[in-house]
Amino acid sequence: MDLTERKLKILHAIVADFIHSAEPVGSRTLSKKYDLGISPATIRNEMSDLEEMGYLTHPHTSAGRVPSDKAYRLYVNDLMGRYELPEEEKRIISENIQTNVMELENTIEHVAELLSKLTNLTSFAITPRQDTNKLKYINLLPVDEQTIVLMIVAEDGKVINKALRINVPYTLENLELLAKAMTQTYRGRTISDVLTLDIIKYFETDIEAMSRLAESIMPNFMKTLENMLNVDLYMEGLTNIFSIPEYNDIDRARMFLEMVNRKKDFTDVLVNRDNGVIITIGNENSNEIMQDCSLITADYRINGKLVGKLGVIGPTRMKYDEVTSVIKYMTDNLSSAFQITEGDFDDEE
Amino acid sequence: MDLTERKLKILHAIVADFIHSAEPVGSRTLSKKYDLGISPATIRNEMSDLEEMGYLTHPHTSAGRVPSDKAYRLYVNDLMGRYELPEEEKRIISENIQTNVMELENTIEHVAELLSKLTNLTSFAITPRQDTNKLKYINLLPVDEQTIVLMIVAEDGKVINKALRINVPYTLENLELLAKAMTQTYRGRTISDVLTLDIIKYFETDIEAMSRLAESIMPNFMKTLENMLNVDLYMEGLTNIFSIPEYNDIDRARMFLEMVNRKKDFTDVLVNRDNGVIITIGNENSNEIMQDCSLITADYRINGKLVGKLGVIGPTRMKYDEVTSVIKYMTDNLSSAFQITEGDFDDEE
DNA sequence: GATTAGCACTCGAGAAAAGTGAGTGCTAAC
DNA sequence: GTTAGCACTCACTTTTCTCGAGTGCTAATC
Repeated sequence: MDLTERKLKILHAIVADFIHSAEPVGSRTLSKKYDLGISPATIRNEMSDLEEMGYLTHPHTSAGRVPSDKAYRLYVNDLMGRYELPEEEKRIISENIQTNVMELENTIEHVAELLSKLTNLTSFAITPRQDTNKLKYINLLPVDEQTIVLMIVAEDGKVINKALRINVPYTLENLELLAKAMTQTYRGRTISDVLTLDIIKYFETDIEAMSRLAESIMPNFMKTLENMLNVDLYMEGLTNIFSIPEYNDIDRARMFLEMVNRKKDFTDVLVNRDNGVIITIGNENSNEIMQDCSLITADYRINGKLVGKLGVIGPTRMKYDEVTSVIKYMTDNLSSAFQITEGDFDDEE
Repeated sequence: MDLTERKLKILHAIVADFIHSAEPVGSRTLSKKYDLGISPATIRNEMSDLEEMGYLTHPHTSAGRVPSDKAYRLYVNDLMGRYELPEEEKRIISENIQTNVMELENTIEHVAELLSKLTNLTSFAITPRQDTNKLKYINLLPVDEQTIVLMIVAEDGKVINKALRINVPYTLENLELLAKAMTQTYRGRTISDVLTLDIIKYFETDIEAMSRLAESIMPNFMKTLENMLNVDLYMEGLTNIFSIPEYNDIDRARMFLEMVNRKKDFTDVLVNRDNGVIITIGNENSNEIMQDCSLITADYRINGKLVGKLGVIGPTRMKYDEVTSVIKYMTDNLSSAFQITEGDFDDEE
């Protein structure tokens, strides 16, 4: 059977209507609301065909039709038009990004928050994997007799610091010496590279005090490096799920919240997505418990270098056109806001 | 009317039973389950008195009795016994704290997570206010032409860093000079103190490049200081709320989640609580939307210096004895794990 | 041959009715 | 003061009924 022009028109109308109303769409409603030029009976016949072809389903005999994931896919690929963001929203987004442009980390949080507000969905942002990020310097700062701060700076400007409790006495001199030695040894190496080294052996020195200090610090250094590899996840608008009719059921709401709160799993899913604007719909998600959700993500870059991903998660019935436009506008804006006038950095990723 | 020994006994039984079952307690159940030596009819009379006195309520005529907040307060103050934690739980807590003792920040997150697991409630941890924390040094690190890292270290070892985008060219030398100057100027002053200064004026120098660099950095410096004043909030076990019968209602669950997700408000409530083990029950909470929740918090200290608070939030029907014991055990353990052998730091609070 | 009007049929949702049972409050006896 | 007895209450559950949106089929129409 073929997807005739008319079938596409009907399907489009059904998807659009259902996205808007969350109610199964019947033939009469359709013929009244949309100017299709055919009677309900004809629509019924076409609907029956569309169902056979897998684009529609039927909650029960006497209910209207509901789009399947396959229909959403068709809608997203071929049917939905380009949605032009209202100027007002564009303004809000640009302003938000501009006023925060000086601090990368905070900007991302703000943008995620804004995204959830504009879409009424749960939004998130992640930082990229740090595997290939290289160490730039390592610093050890005294705080008190038993506490020092370990600080690691990576080439891309990422800084991590940890207050460490150490159980050996130290001198300022030793601390500086050790930091210098560490910087010398690790500068320019990637984090994952450093993690494969037998770090503890590495720092045996003749000076007893130094070697004990190193012994005390190295395990934490490694732990901190491991932490650095983890991507950060910001999530906003969790409770938006409650305003979606599909989730007006305690068990579904619970499942959803438990899913996104399993941060490790959820982050994995996000990290492994391709770059660009990616839409996965319902059963296209490999993760089983996500199969009645759709996920839209996009990456943003500074001078071609991936710095993060931004996205939303919600029911498969989602305003794909609007949401995609918002995300796209945001990531484009982010990318250009952080653009360096003269691009002279090496592409990576 | 007086709270006779018998009334107390009955009230105790009702509270204990209701905490366990979440069902209104009837006179017959009570006389069967607990060896009170009196008949249901007598219990009914006593219950009637207790209701008149404000310790019990009645969802409707033909339902059993439910403890009021006043009853919980009496229970917590006078009736509930000391709950001895099972050795197994003690072991888990100590081990968890011991293995993470080297990194303060992570430890707190772990502990909060453990707390939510052990109590099946929503748990949280906050860091203390930083008003009186003093600056120790300020560092400016180059990353690339348009990015530097601003790093602020406080006397207590708290470190904050921000990657900043600056729009003026800089030299390594200027950066170092500026950092030194800033350190010199601000070292030893409290954060709130520094924030009252007219910082931007402060750094006018003759050298054009320096003054432009300072101009570019100072607003961010102030913003970062402001951020430093904010207490950090970790929350765990949000979805535990779904396994509590009281919240088996989409609207109540929603209200709860929206409340704790309003991080700013929630943090304020926590910050303003007294130190020590504090239990507030239902309407004792000044915050209106918390009035059907109970909140238990405790602080923990290192050498007498407050470093944070730990707590749980849940329905007023809560195992006060168990939860209190767990929190107490955790904060005691935290405090002693971080104890310095020789206490030689000034008390601060 | 495609389209459409007509009509019987389906089935979930919501309202109304009936039944159930835990629990109360009162009274009178112990 | 305590308790047995009993009528009464009222949320909750189950059952029954009604309603209406929607379908699928058939026969008439364009």
